[in-house]
Amino acid sequence: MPKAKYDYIYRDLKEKIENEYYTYQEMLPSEHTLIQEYDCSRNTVRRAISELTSEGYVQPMHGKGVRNIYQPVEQTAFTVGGIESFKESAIRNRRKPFTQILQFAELTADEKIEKKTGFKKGSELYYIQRLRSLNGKPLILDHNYFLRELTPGLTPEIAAQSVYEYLEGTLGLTISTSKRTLTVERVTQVDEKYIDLKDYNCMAVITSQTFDDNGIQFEYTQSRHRPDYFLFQDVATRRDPRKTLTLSQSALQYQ
Amino acid sequence: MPKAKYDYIYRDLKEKIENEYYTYQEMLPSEHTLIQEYDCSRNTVRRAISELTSEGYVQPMHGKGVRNIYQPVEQTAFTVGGIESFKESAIRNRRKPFTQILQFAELTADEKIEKKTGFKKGSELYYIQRLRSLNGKPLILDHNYFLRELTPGLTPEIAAQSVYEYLEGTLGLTISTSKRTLTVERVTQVDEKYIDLKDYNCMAVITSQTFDDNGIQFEYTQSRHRPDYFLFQDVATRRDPRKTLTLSQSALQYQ
DNA sequence: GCCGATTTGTCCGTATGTATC
DNA sequence: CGATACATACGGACAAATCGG
Repeated sequence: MPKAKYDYIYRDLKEKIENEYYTYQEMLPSEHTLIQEYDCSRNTVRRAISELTSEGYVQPMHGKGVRNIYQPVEQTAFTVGGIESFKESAIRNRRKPFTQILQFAELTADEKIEKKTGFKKGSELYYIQRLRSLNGKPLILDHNYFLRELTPGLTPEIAAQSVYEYLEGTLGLTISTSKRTLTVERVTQVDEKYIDLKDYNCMAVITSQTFDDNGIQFEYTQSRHRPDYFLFQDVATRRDPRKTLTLSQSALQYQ
Repeated sequence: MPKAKYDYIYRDLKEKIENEYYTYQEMLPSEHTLIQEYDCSRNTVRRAISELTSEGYVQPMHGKGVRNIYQPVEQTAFTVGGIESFKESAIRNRRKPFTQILQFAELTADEKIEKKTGFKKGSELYYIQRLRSLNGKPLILDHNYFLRELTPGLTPEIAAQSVYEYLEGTLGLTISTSKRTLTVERVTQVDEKYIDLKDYNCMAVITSQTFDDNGIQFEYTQSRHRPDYFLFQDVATRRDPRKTLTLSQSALQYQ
């Protein structure tokens, strides 16, 4: 159970929205009402609502109320969410996960790897290559690099189950932030060898750097997805660019 | 200039981070110090930092401080940011934008359009098809649907410049939240006609629903990008799934 | 190992402003 | 105009993690 009050309220409201206790376009109870329901301060309610807003669940309207704008997506493809292990994603997408280890090695980062992964030259790393299947169909090819200093004791057996369970559960590592970039790349021979690509000649590729709660990067991963089973979701909020700072920023814009 | 204090602090710190006034892995000044620098309350500083955190700029560490974890991405591709007009993106990516109108029409949503765009059947819409070029090279094919009720007076001339400038500037519309999904799709004949795709047989496709500050959807857009010039960035933070609520949620998981 | 200083995390109460109705 | 609702900002209290002496 979440120990933070705002986190409890956040999860409770989110669950009510997802399960259509509040319907699309319906107003949530006012802050004042929520304060009484959850017996807490205004700030605490507002914090929960603020997180729901940043995830695109609700839209607060000045002077009016907070509107539910959550619409479930149709689950035909494999959706990518927050920082999730493959196993967690599979469960969320209601599919049966299976992992096949293709490679498991220990290596030391050279300059080429530093440039690619962000790990300093000389870092001791694990390199793992895995084929991920959902409901028996091979869909994703993962190339992982883990910093051995922060993830000691990794084995192929753990890699076949869940690395994140091991890191969080056994090692007590706290996973915090992941920066991801998404591109479309040509298929490689390895892709073609393991994944049935029909006539597609490209893959959806997510590369991610993941940090622990000390801001230290412990993972670099390239995840290559079969394009027709891939769906990535995102919510953006507008920051009016007309309100930029009048500092040195604009000077650097076109350096 | 931003009138909100927290917004000023947020933009100021962000600018200092981007311009490497604070270097990668360096600690930001403590909250206490920032309070004095900006002459404000602790909550105000914390709000600014919280937004930088959610954008992957910094990593707060309990009891230690706040670490800068921002690394600039190499700008070989066209990066997609928050809610931006094409023109804004082009400027941010230091490229010269050009727009060619392929179609401009008014239409009424039928069931097929409702299912696709989320606009109710019977809604009066503008439909615009545009080819977007950067530095003279055609790279993106946009299909826009705008709700006429909220975006009256759109013309091909406006569409050739910046629709967002018109909506925000002339109409006073406030653009709030955009839900986007990213997929990889096969090329269409229209794609091939206008965009030089080499031998790629797919496109990176962003579909987005955009809402105003009343939570009303006024835009649906499908943006088809040439894959080799496409790069999408994202930051995710971990919410430990082990801390889920013990409510009806789990019961619904596998309904 | 302990203790105090520092720093971030959570929570509260209040005041004021602004938009809506 | 007043009542309601969200937005911003302040100040204070206590907890939890970290660090240095």
